[in-house]
Parts: sequence; C-alpha cells; structure tokens
Amino acid sequence: MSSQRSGVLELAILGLLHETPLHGYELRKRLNSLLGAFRAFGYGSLYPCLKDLLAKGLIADDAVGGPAKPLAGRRSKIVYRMTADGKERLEDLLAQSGPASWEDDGFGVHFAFFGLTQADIRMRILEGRRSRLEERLEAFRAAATRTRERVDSYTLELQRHGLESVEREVRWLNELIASERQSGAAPGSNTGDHTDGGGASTAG
Amino acid sequence: MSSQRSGVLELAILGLLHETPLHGYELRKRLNSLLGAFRAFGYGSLYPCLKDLLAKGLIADDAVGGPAKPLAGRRSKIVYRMTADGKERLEDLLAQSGPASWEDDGFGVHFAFFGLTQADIRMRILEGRRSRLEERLEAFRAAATRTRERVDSYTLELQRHGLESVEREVRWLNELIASERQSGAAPGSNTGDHTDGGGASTAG
DNA sequence: GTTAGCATGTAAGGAGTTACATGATTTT
DNA sequence: AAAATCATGTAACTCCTTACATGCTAAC
Repeated sequence: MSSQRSGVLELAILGLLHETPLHGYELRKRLNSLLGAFRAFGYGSLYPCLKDLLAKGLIADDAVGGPAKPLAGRRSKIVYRMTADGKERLEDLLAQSGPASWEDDGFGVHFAFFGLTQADIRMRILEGRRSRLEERLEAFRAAATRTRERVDSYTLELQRHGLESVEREVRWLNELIASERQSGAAPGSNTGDHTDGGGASTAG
Repeated sequence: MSSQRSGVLELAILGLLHETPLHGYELRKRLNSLLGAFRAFGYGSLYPCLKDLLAKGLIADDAVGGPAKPLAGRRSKIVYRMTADGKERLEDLLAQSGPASWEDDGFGVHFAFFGLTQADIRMRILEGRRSRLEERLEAFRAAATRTRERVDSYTLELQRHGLESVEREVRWLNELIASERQSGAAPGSNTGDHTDGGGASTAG
C-alpha cells in the first residue's frame, strides 16, 4: 500500500535536491540529462516517488503561490527541497556499497553522486562493480567454450558484442580505480580530482 | 491473476525451445549464457513463466519418469517442448518490430533470435534501435550544452562514458545494417550470412 | 552419510510503466 | 484564441525479484 520505495529514483531525487530545490518537471529533465544514457523516467514514476518521499518527511514542498495545496483550486509549481531527515537518508544511501550499487542501474546512479560520496566508499563501489563484471565475464567465457557448436552467426555476434562491452567497462573501471588511488594518496577532502586519468580518449 | 506474461522471457524461452526440448534448469543455463552479458534470470522468474506458457498451451511437458505430474509423489526432470501454438506465437513475436524491440532488453533478446527472423523485420529492428539511440544522443547533447556549468568531474565522466557507449553501439548497428544490406541484395533465404561485415575487430 | 550441485517450485511484493486525465502559461 | 509546452497527478498493471521450501542424485 505505502509503496516503500527504495530504488534508484529515491537516491537520484535526493541527490539532485541536495544541490538545489526543484519542482517535479524540472527534476525530471535533470534526471534524464544526468542518467539519460542508460535510464529514463517518466512522470508516472517521478510524482508517486515524490509523494512517498514527502510522506516520509525526506523532502518538503514549498508551493509557489499557495503552500502545500496540491489538489485544491489553485495549483501551480510545487518546489521540493530536502529536509534534515532527507539529508541523513541521502548520506545513508551514499554510504552503502552493497550489491545494489554494483548492479547496472544502481551503479550508474551512485556514480553520478560520487562527488558527495566518501573516498573509501567510492573505491569499494568501483571494485565491487568491477568484480561483478569479471564474474560475468568468466561465467560467460566458460559458457562460450561449452557451447561453441551450433550457435548461429547472430548469436555469436551478440555474445561477441556483449563481451566486448563488458571488457570495455572493466577497462574504464580500471582507469577510474587507478586515478582514485592517485588522488587518494594525496591529502585533502573527497574532491575527486581525476582530471587526467588518461586513456579512454582513444575512442575516435 | 493469470499473469499475462509477454516480456522478454517468453520470447527467450520459446526461442530456445524452438531448437530443442529442455527442462527448466538447463533452460536457465542456456538463457544466461545467451543473454548473460546484459541480463540474468533466476528460477523465481523462469518457473512461473514456464507455468504460464504451459497453461496457455504454448509449450507442453514430457516429464521423464511419469508424465505431467509436477507436484505429486514422484518428481523428476520435466522436459518442455514447444507446441504448434507455441511455434505460431514465436513467429508472431519474431515478426513484431515495435518499440519493445528497440528497448535495451527487447532488442538484445530479439537479436539473439535473428536467425529465425525475416530479413525485412531484422532491418526494421536494427534501424529502429539505431534511431532510438540517435534520439537519445541528440537529447543528451542538447542537455549537455544547456547544463555545462556546475557539473562535477564524476558527473561529467559518467556522461562522457555513457555517450561513448551509445555512440559505439550506433557504429555497431551501422555495420550490421550495412552487412544486412549486402546479404539482402543476394537472393536466397534469411540465412543471415554476415560472416565478414568487417569493422568491429579494430577494438583491441 | 553428508556435502555439493541438480532440479522444481510458491508467496509476497518491489519498482517502476502505461495510459489516462487535467489545469496553467507561454508562444504564435 | 489556438497550439505548444509547462506542470501535476492517479489507477491499474506488468514483469520480474527475493526469500523461502523441498526433494533427488552423485561425489567424496
């Protein structure tokens, strides 16, 4: 009944609202420009989630032109901002480096907010993601040698392409991890100053 | 109540069962070695789906050691094979080139069975997928120019990586489309003889 | 004779999605 | 004043996931 949302959307919304208050429509645009390459949300996902976060007290609404009257007569923009509870919740979510953060979606969203994430957690997430991908690769290659016979050229091409994509992401993660280690060695905060990790620019 | 499954699993199961009868456990292994690079299913997804397909008459069970007694005393391997209705359904699914086939999952699964798909449908799916990705790229680049200011280096890196991945897939699709056109020009059946589309091997 | 892997299932529910409905505001 | 786009929301549904429960069979 009460939906109990705790997916990527919650993190994404809190993460965006941490920077500045926003109303739903604008929030969605930022969401989809932030994550657009691998994920997109519609209003049907966003508004119910905002409603839940509101009910949980993690965000609050400052309705422009009549506060907190979402359904009655005069409805205009409803600007949401984070509450203290929401900030706490966000920090909790950002401090988690469990399996959910190594999954495709979870990883992408958490990575988007690495700027707010502590260095050791960043590292754990990157390494967790990498080892998950490497497991996949291993299982995959094992299966490939077992299968070998009787796969048509399309199946083969799909597998080759999939394999290559995963390998590519592992290389990317390796670069990120290396550059994390470098900046981690230097003293200072969690600025994430990996301006020149080198490498991935050979993709033209 | 009756679940009404019509997602990627249905297509994947029917596609695999088209080749040869299989029992659930083995089916799952093949499923995950076929699609493992971008998707994985558990038993909790597979068996209910098999149950539905059975109820709809799209597959039939030949239980080894006592036919069709899944719950009673003696339970052993239950081998599923496709029925005539199932074959029809599979052909229907393979003939569809709607938006569902351009989505990440839908595309991957449908592509895995391109060997069973007609050449014109293959082309429509490849082109549909490509234009969807190109839309994404365009929206993304538009958003990137609008945003520009105040994105930290992690967000930037995520977007760069996402963009590159999508661009890479577009190039891949271009190669596939080109090689489809070549073999499509030749007379003959839907063999999918794109043994040497060239190109993608420059990824070392 | 007990661990490890094969094999089959169910109940409950999560996390969005789709389709729909509506009003306000700016642009043309 | 019509069209586009901004803006907010709900009901019903889908497709799959998680956690659990069970039993057979082979290896050690």
